[in-house]
Parts: sequence; structure tokens; C-alpha cells
Amino acid sequence: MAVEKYSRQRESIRKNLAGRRDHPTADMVYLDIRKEFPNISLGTVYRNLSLLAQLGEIQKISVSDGPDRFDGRTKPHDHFFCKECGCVLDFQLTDTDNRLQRQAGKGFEGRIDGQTVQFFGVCPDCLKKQTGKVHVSNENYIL
Amino acid sequence: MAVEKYSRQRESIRKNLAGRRDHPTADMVYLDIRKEFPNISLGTVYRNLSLLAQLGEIQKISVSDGPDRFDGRTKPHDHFFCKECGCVLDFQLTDTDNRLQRQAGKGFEGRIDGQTVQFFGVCPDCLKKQTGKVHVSNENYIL
DNA sequence: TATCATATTAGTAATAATTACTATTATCAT
DNA sequence: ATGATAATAGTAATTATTACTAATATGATA
Repeated sequence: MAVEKYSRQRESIRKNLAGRRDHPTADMVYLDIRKEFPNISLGTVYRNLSLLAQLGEIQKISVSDGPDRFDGRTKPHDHFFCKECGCVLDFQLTDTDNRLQRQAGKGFEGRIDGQTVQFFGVCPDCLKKQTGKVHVSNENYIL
Repeated sequence: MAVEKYSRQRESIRKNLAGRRDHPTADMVYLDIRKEFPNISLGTVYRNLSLLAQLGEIQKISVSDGPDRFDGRTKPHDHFFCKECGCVLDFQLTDTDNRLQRQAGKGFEGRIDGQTVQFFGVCPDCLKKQTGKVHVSNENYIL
């Protein structure tokens, strides 16, 4: 279960994720890695993605309307999900985190180890494409 | 696709979710509804859960390690996921939301329609069961 | 109340995503 | 180089969910 031996395939998967900013599915990673390892199997990709996620070297993101996605960024951050194109963007909320966790922890008898914020909406690209709608600054939309 | 006619099965599913505080999977709802409608099919449960989620009458929650879960609470709130037993608890963060969304929106050219916070940790029940570990107030754990 | 159009269902088949299995290969310590 | 075994490729199996279809339920209208 734990990693005990190096493998070129796993290293390639790790590097692939580290070098991209989108949030690919296992299949997208598979198609990419096949350029270097034409015989790699999808199962190998899945196994290594799970493994790397367990080790905290990548992050696994579950979405309600499709396959899981993976994120090569190690340090904790948040995500934005576009309801138009389905893309996932990274958000870095500075410092609010502690406030969040502290507030949630008040009177809670369990233990909170971490948290992540999921934002939903329309990404910049899709918003621009929506002709007929005037593009206004984001802050006007805030409730 | 839209709801145009009443159905007793759908109403039963809606009530079932409204009357419980856990966050059941489609299968758990199915098993429950079968007490009232022994012939209801799992597909019917799935279809109505999707439908109700689209209408905003229930909420669908995706988790990384199992089937989707459903939540009968209509008003927006957050969730806590226990890494021990897999249970999902509701959290209501008072008012911090606006701050979050405003902060995320700064300089973002897309549109943010909503957000939800996911907390991870160990639930109160599991924490108590972990013998050998002293139970301390949650606030000591906050980073 | 009977009739009709059609939304919804039960039952089943199909698909999508992911995991499990196994013989072969790669890694690494000796 | 050799041996122990972790990891892989290829494939089968499982899980979660959706799609399909004939029969039924709903609700409007006569």
C-alpha cells in the first residue's frame, strides 16, 4: 500500500500534475502519460493518483457531475467550479482560514483538521463568451 | 425534465430527507422508502433525488470516497466530514460568508454565485471512542 | 364519473468510473 | 549477477449512476 520502490511511471504522473494548472481527470492524465509510456494502463494511473493523494503530494477533488479531478498543488487552497464549462480554478484565500476554522470549532466537540472552500459560478472565459450580457465587475454580483 | 405531475413516491422521498439529519446515500433512501413502497425502484429514487436537487429542494453532496449523499436542508450551510466513520455533519457559519465571497471575488473576472465550506476531521462520537487519547476542547486543535 | 393525454414508475439493461486480480517486469539490496 | 518483492500491463469485476420501455398514475376536461 505504501510506496516502497521508485517507478518511472509514478514519477511521470507526479511531474505531469506538478506542471499543469488545470485539474485533470484520471483519464486526461492517462492520455498524457501515454505519450511517454505508450503501454501504461489506466489502472496504473488510478493506483498512483490514489497513492500520491494519500501521501499528500497531490489533491483529489470530487465533483458532483463527473469523474474525480486531481490537483498537483501541495499547499492548501480552495477551488472554483464553473457551472458552464466545468473547469476548476484555484483560489488562495489569505488568512481568512483561521477565522473560519475557529468559528466552526466553537462548541464543536469533534476535531477539525482542515477545511476547503468551494466556490460556484461562471469562470472569466465563459462570462466573456456570454454575449448579450454585459460584463461587470465581480463585486456587483456579491450577495 | 421538470416536475409537472405529483407523485406519491417523490413526495415520500422529499419527506424522508426533510425528516432526517444524517446525509444518506441514494441507496439508504431507497431502503427506507421501500418500507412504504415495496416496489419502488432504485432508478426512481435516483431520478427524483436529481430532480429535487435541481429544484433546490434538497442538496447533493459529493464525497471522494463513496457514493453521493443527499441533504434535506434547503438553506445554504456547510459540512463536516468525519475521516473515521464517514459521517457528514451540518455546520452553520454565521455571516462569515459574505466576507469569504467578497475576498475571493477581488480581482476575479468571473462570477461567483455561491460557496460552501467543507471541514474535515473527526466527529465528536469517534473522538470519544478513541480511547488512550484524552478528549480536549476543540479549540486547542485549531491551527 | 369516464375519458384521454402524458408524466411517472418498475424493472431491467447499459454506461461510466473505479478497483481488483494475476502473470510478468522493474527496482534495489546483497 | 542474483534474489526478493514492489510495481506494472492487461484484463476482469465491481460500484454508482443513467437510460430505456412497457405499464401505471395523475390531472385536466367532457
